[in-house]
Amino acid sequence: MIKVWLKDGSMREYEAGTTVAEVAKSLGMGLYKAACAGRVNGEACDLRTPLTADCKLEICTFDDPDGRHAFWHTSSHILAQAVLRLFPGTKFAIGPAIDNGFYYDFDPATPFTNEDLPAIEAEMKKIVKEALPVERILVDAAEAQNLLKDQPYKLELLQKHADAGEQISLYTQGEFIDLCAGPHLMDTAPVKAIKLTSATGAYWHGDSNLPMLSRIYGTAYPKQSELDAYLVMLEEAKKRDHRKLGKDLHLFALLEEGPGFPFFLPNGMVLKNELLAYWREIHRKAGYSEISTPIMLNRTLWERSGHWGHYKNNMYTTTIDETEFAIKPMNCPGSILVYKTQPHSYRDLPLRLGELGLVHRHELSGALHGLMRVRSFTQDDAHIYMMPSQIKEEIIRVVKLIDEVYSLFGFEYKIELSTMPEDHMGELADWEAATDALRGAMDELGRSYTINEGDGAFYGPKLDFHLVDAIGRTWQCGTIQLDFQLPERFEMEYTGEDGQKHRPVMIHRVVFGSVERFIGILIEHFAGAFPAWLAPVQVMLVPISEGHHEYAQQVKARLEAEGLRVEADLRNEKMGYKIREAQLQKIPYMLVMGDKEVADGTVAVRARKEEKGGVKTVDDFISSIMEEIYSRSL
RNA sequence: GCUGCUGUGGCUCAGCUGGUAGAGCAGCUCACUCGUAAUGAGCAGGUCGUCCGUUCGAAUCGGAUCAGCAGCUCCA
Repeated sequence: MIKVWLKDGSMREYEAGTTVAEVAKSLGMGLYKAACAGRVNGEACDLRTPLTADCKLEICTFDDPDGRHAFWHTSSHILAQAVLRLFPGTKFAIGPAIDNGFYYDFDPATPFTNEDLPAIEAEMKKIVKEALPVERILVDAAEAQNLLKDQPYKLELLQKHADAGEQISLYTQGEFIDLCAGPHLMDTAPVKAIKLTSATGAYWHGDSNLPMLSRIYGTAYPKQSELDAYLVMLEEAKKRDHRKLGKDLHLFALLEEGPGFPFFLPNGMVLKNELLAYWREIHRKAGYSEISTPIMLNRTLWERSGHWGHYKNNMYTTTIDETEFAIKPMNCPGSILVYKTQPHSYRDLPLRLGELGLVHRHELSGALHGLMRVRSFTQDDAHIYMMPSQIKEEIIRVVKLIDEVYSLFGFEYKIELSTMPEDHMGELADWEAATDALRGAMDELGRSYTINEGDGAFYGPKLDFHLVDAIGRTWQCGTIQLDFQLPERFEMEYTGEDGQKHRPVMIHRVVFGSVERFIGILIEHFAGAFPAWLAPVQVMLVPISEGHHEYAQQVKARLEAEGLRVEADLRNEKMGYKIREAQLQKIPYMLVMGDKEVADGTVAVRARKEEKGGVKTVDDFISSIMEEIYSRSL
């Protein structure tokens, strides 16, 4: 007998070899039916896994991430089975569960399109109705190769395990068999509500040199109502899409004449300038100086920096008077040239040079996405030059600065540490020291982070800060990159306390990342209803009829004298109409004025936040909104 | 760049199997002078992304190209 401790802290005894599913059954049919996977001593496992020793066991249902994972994994097998039934001879590759559902990659005779999805979905529903038992079989490599002999992609995946002499885990349901480590549901019945969302292309092994497969994405839930709720949530999120709001609110435009080169409209420019003013304020306080360097520099410089060798296919180049030039894809070389305009003492360090630099990168056309992924953008860049002994403290200061900015907007974010890529410059020892410094700073701050092996810049490892957009995609914004290479390449120096020349270390860092991308994220985060300090128009005046226009003009002048962004709607329209329009433009404050207000010298405040509304004197309104703007409250 | 899809007035969209374009909103004009999400009437606005082809005739069919969308790859 073995002892099994359950989630609620209770302990039960079972015979050794009892499976997770059997334990679930002993705890009640309800739990057995809802069970999707198990977790033994914190490790996810299949429902079929036998328990062989004393352990802690959790039964994972759809509400648990591991259970949901198994549920979607089985869903992906149902998808593959349905495709094989409808399109016999289709080769299939891999089909994992992902954050919000699952996908499966196929190699069909003709690529799937969205028109194929309803039929496949209907076939999946049949398979669910058939309630096929899902079974796991363990065989040796030769037998697995025989079972999957018509599936070249599977054979390729299998080879690694075959070479290692491992047993091969296969799952079957009805006539369908797949190479798979699991975990899976006990049968296909629980996958009640299915929605296939899209059919797209995807490279085999994610490698653009390999053939493109046909990928079908989908999601599934135990209940139709849960699926419906998810789809409604997606629809709601779409309304926040910054591309739509950018158009509706006249913030920016992307035109055919400049693919990937955003135009900022007057409203968007107000937003951008407010952000930049805030950025300058906090950077001044944090001890940064601001510089500005040319947008185009000669080839010799880019060769020296290494960009010509490592980044050339992303750079816009041109020849002037027989000299080759490149438009800057990064600001660092310019900043280094500024550093080198005069000799430096250790007393100058750390030297923090900030630059709101416009960079251009020739991204692949298919990668462009609204303001999130563009070909020209403003980096809120800064380069910090310091002694090696100052590294950790500087990194900590930057992390704190980034946290301060993101907190101001109420963002949640994730941190990733990226290590040395294959295409890199410099010595292994330097890379290790730099990576250790980043890790050490994170540990000292007690921040959690994930590691991205081989994803660093070619000149150094980095910490990336990721923000989430309206539909759950994450975008890299802030980054802190440590660099021992460029100071070497540019032979940078400072004079130490000992009177000797020493080489500084540099940090590249951005907080917003790309000002454009950050604005895109802000638009979605606030659904276009910006806090008053950022709102392109802060106050809309709504006189009820023509007789109140003169008063409106007077109020407007008083608000403008305070520096507020005010507009008066003097059109010959009804009040309700003007209110509707101001509402759609998400203007934080409307001041309605009719006979009563004119007589009393007041305004009727209609605020986005109800508690800020009511009839007020103009002075009271001014002091309240000024306080809100000054504190940059949300 | 790759796979699939889309491209009609400023915006949102209609236009079936080919017979030389339609609506609502926005805009302009006029009337109404109005108390918290659309007052009414009238006017104006498009060579249907671009180029080539098929046809007596193309927004509708074919090809190329540009741009966009979803995804892959890449990245701030």
